[in-house]
Parts: sequence; C-alpha cells; structure tokens
Amino acid sequence: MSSKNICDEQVAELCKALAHPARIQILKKLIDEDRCICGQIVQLLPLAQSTVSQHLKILKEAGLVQGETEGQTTCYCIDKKMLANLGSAINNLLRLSSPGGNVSCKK
Amino acid sequence: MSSKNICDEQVAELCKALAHPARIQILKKLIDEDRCICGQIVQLLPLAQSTVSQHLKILKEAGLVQGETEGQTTCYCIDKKMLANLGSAINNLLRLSSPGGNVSCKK
DNA sequence: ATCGTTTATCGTCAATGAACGATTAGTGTT
DNA sequence: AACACTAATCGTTCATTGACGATAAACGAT
Repeated sequence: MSSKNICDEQVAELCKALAHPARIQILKKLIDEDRCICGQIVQLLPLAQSTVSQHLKILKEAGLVQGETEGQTTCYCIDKKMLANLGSAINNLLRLSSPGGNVSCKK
Repeated sequence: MSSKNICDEQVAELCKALAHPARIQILKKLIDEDRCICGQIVQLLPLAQSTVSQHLKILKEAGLVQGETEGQTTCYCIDKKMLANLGSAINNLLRLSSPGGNVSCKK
C-alpha cells in the first residue's frame, strides 16, 4: 500500500545517500531514538559539526530524513517509508529472477 | 542461513556500488539473463566500452557480480546472495525500531 | 541590546568518481 | 605468423564528494 515502485534513478539516488558509514550511523541513531536533536548526532560521530550538517542535508535531500526547527534546535527523524521503499526495491530486483542461488557463472 | 549480518561499512560499500543508474541496469540485466557476455551489456547501455568495463569492475569489487573469462569473452553473473544481504540489511535497520510509520517529526 | 547556543551555509582543499579515447593483453581464426 | 575480436587497463579531463574551519542566521536568556 504505502510502498511505491521507484525507478532506477531513485534507487541510485537513495543508495548514494546511504553510501557512507556516517550516514548509516545517523539513520540507525534516528531509528533508535525516533526523534533526535542535531546536537546529539554531532556528539555521536567523530566529525566536525559542519560535516555532520552536510551529511544530514544529503539524507534530507534524498528524502530519507526530515528536519524540523523548533526554537534553537533542529529535530530530525527518519522517513521509514522511504527506507522501506529502498529495501523493497532491492529485494524486488531479485523477485524477477529465476529462483535458486547461483553463486557461479558456470552453465 | 545463507544471509549474513553485514556491518555499516559493508552496507555503505554495497550502496556505493548501487549508487549509479547504469550499474543498476547492469544488475537488472544480469538478473534477467542470469548470465551475460560483457558485449551484451555494452550494447545495452549508451556508454563507451571502457566505461562499462569500469562499472563492471566496481560491481565485481563490491562482490555483487562475478566474471569468468571463457575464451575471448567474459561471462558475468550476479551474486544474488550479496544483493539479498543488502536488502536484508536495509530492512533490518527498520526492524529495530518501534512500529508505526512516522512521517513527521512531531511529538 | 548584548551575549551565548545551536545549526546551516560558505569557501577551500584533497581525494574520488565518471566519462572518454587509446592502448594492451588474451583468444580464436585464417 | 598475421589478423580480427573481446575485454581490461591506462591516462586524462572534468565534476562531485568529504572533510574542515570560519562565518552567518536564528533563537533564548540575561
């Protein structure tokens, strides 16, 4: 229902957003905590505040994360649907294939 | 059984390999055809042979694809387990969370 | 109004990625 | 041996990414 088919470009874009360990840690943290202040994320990672802010921006632009400014802090949360869509898209790639685990190219 | 837990760095690495539309198309083609000669993939894409070869190398280094040289051609196939592992890893991120789709950061 | 806090943006630099043509290596054919 | 074909690698160019410090913007408190 809530899952949508996403095209190759979107999959690539989402993967690009996930293509960095720091950003995966951020997502995990957001899943863990559900909602999270930017400062907490900065504390979590061994990176400069500006770098973390950039990572958050990338995640936000990919649609994986949403941020709302409340007072002087910004609260981030994850968009689970988006992440689920990516997971589904990757799994769906395999659905199209003939069953059986082919580990080798051999005929 | 055949699925292994992979760490953040591995997820990031696999995502990086998927972070390009051409590489996703290559994977889809390989899933579709099961086994595929390099030349076919070159034909499929609007890219130079050398560029396709690079993409294949990236997929191979990420472990998503295997290539076997047979005579003067090279036959590629996908490692479905690897792709499945990535799909699972992404879905498992969500498993740790409290249920319910939070689309908003609101409390 | 001034100050401290929090977060986003800017500017810079080094490293990586994507694309290409040209070349090389390996295989099969004549 | 010479040639044609396939695929990988090399070398180059340009664009993007990742990291940082510095600065700006927005807010709350004094």
